[in-house]
Amino acid sequence: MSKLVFESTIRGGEDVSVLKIQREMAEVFADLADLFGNPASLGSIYGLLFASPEPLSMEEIVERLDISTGTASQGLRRLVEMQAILPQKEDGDRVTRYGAKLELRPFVAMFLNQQLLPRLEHSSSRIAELQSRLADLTPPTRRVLETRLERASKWHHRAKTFLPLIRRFLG
Amino acid sequence: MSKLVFESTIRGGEDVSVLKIQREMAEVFADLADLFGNPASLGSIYGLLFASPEPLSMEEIVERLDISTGTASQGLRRLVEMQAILPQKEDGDRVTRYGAKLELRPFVAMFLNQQLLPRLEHSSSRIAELQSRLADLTPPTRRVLETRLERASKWHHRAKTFLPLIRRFLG
DNA sequence: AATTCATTTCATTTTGAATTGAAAAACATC
DNA sequence: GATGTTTTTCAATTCAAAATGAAATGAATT
Repeated sequence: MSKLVFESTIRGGEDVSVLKIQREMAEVFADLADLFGNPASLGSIYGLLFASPEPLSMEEIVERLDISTGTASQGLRRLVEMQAILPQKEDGDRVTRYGAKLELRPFVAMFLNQQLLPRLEHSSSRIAELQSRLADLTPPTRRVLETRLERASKWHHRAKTFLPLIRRFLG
Repeated sequence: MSKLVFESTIRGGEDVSVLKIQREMAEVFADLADLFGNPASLGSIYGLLFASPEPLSMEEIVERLDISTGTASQGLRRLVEMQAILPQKEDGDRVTRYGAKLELRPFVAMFLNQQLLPRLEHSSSRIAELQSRLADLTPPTRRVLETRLERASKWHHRAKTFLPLIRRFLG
């Protein structure tokens, strides 16, 4: 029995159960990434690093997740950009290793600032532009659309004032 | 000049500027739908109805948005399901006509209840399951993963307690 | 400066979600 | 119940986004 534990525990300096957990965390984060409109591979990589006590090299990531070097390279780049992971090159080290930052903030900020806000701004201004064109319309239609566009405009305003709140709460 | 206004105003009982505005509202809502992981066509349809004083038949929707009957049929079904639009069949009427409901709530509720919550629940429980497996691990690794999974678990908890707040604020 | 290994780039391929459209079904009308 | 019309269904297609992997680049080492 202790033999069994031993066998299932050590494998190339790594614990087999840890590898399983890491792969599952990769899946969990892949789902979450997808939920927020990001490629699942981004999530996988982050999840793996999140569940890895030591930082990992790209090669290790590639083999543990069974993804291509291209996907890994681009995914790592984006994660570094969004400050979700930290690249670290020890002095005598040939490779760069990546460690997960453990805060939510990068993700929340990324989602709010890069996805939500710009698109809300955009549709906001399109609606405003449409409102300025209502004057041309015949009265009965005009009145209906005035109230409706006004309503849509208020939604946007509310949503935008709500964003900082989310950031403060989750970030 | 009044001739110009007249010409650009009446066309088959409909105002040409209204059609343009409707098409643009369809685009605006298509973007928003996409943002929340829904097919853009859903948004288009809703946007058109939102900007239409009178309810529209499927046929009218198909031709104004230039989409297929299949897309229209399925999109209408989903919008009715999520209570974003209202089907109405007048007594002497051959076709069903659809009118937009003007509240945000259906969308917010749909997104929160059908997309966010279930997936948060799912990853939550996967993480909980992983936590129960940590006991097998060798101590140093175990301690690290304990704190990290605990952290991920707290994120989920926070996010879940946050949802009702969003609903109340936007819904 | 030549070699080796890590990383990036990017043209191609894969994948999967959304859309199409034709056929079937449902529905209304005579 | 036969006819004409609207709506649904679903196999096939389309298409954009993601993934691949081989070649180019870059960096360290001898």
